[in-house]
Amino acid sequence: MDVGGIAGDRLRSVIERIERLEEEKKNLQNDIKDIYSEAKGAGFDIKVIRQIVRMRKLEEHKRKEAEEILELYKRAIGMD
Amino acid sequence: MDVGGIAGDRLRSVIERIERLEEEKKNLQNDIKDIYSEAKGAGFDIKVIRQIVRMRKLEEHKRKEAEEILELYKRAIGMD
Amino acid sequence: MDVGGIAGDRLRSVIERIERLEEEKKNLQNDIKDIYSEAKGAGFDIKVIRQIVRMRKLEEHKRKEAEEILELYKRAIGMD
Amino acid sequence: MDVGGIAGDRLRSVIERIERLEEEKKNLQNDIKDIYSEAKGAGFDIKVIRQIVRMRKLEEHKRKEAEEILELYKRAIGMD
DNA sequence: CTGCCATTTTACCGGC
DNA sequence: GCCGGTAAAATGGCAG
Repeated sequence: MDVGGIAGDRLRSVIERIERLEEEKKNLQNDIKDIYSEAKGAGFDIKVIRQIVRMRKLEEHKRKEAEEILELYKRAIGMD
Repeated sequence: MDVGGIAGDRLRSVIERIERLEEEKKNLQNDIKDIYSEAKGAGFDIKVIRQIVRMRKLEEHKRKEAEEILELYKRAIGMD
Repeated sequence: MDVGGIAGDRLRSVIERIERLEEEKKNLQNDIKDIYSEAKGAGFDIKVIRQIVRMRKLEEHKRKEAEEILELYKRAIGMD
Repeated sequence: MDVGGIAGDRLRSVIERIERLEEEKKNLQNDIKDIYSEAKGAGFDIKVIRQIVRMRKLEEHKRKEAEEILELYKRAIGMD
């Protein structure tokens, strides 16, 4: 079906696929929340854990950037 | 091992599980982004699609709220 | 006065205006809290009232979203 | 009117008063947002301003606590 | 590059 | 007096 130049079926498919993925995402979020709760129950300070996770993400990011620059340089001098 | 009263192994486990789930989440986010791009390539207006997705979520949410209120009322008048 | 390229007077004005508004906001928050307390005192279930308020807000929100989508569609088919 | 032991009119009044105040609150929020935008337009770093506002709030809080303790002590030794 | 939108983090409030 | 959940603030990311 095609109303006003809009491919309705395809649009519906797009929306449903998005919703499907968003639901999976939500489930993961809940899983994460559960882990934090569990950690809290075990006496850990959630706020600190969050901070650690953030920091590690940042360092991961920095590491990747450094590697990319290295690659760039290597290519520049024909080392690849 | 236990340093300064902190159960290091357990903490590490917590952090790694969180990071694992967050990565999965990120992948899903990318998948969603891809669908939007694909839709855009097919001539759809992304803004409209986002709006539709948001609205459908809202409807779902509203439905759930309504159910909750009903439950609250039922409990209030001893119907549970 | 201008210290280190910063227009101190203007900055102070900005901050004070924000603080003024935030205080008014806080007062309103307290007023709202008072109404809830009063309602509770009159035998109402605060939880239910909150839920109703939330749901009415949701409805309002949904209505607005629907209007926006309509606008988007109209623009999409050149009706604006 | 009174349905199921619920004083409908009073409930409605409660809800409407709450909604009225929440709308005022929302307006204030928007006003604050506008000031931040204006400040940004004038070249200020919003993030820094937020930090300053937060810090001042904290200090205000600390000042009040100190005063309260002082009052407490004064009362304890019969200075009030 | 600027504004907007999603996500995330922080703060609060009622309940136990 | 904490805890759990809910709302607000803030930060980050993305499209235009």
